[in-house]
Amino acid sequence: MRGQKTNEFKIINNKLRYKIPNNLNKKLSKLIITNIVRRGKYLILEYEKSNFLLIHLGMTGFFRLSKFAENKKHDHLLFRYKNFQIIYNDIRKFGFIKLYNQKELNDSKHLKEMGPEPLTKDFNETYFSNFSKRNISIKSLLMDQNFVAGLGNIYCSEILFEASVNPTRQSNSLRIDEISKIIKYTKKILNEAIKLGGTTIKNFIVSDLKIGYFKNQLKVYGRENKICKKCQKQHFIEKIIQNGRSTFFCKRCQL
DNA sequence: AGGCATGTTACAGG
DNA sequence: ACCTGTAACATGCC
Repeated sequence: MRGQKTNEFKIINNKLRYKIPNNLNKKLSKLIITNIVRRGKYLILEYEKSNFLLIHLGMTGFFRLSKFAENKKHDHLLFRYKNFQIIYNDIRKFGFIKLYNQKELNDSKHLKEMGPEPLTKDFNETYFSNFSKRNISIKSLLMDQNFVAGLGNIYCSEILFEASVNPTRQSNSLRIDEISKIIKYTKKILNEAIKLGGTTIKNFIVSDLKIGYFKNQLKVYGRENKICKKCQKQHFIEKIIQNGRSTFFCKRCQL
């Protein structure tokens, strides 16, 4: 899409978390996409003349490439280019697509307070210690996009398992060596997962697309009542609910 | 068969 | 101001 002009935006179903703006054609169809960037879990398409599409995939949003004009169940928006089309599909409608100019984008509630990217030097021990003095569990802290950008439910369980930190620990009770390990394994797990194309839990969602093979590397997520891969045969993985989200961990390995 | 869980976020209310 | 629970939705699994 980068460097190309979208010939037409066809809104198939505007109902997402927020309505898809109905002036996409008027505002963008003459303009070239100059750049495409990611920030946290957001995708940003940059157009000429200070126009930006801020996109979030929610739980089940995805894009597919199609050579033909086709219309499948849960399709929402079609970007038509000269020789192909890109279609946004979202089963649960938790994703969204918003149109902003530069200032609106930077001031938006979505990006304004967002924490550092986990794979940069900004996510370090000093930063962590200063911002973890809160009365919430370490699992909730890692999930907070304003603390660190981009971590989701699956990776938070995986990170704390590798770091040997109990997900129910209060974030303000962590020792520096524990903080160091959490940071180290955040970077390690993310890098590994990216290499393998991410994690696909329910592949029916993307049945005609490539799935994320990090699923095969998961050490705790989804392994309730199974034998812990670290302490081997001695303890079973437990599942608990924290802030409405499932967490998996080993009581023996994670203190 | 129906209740519950699923990769997220925003907001109401304590 | 901080924290938790819940709703938004469609689908698949016990």
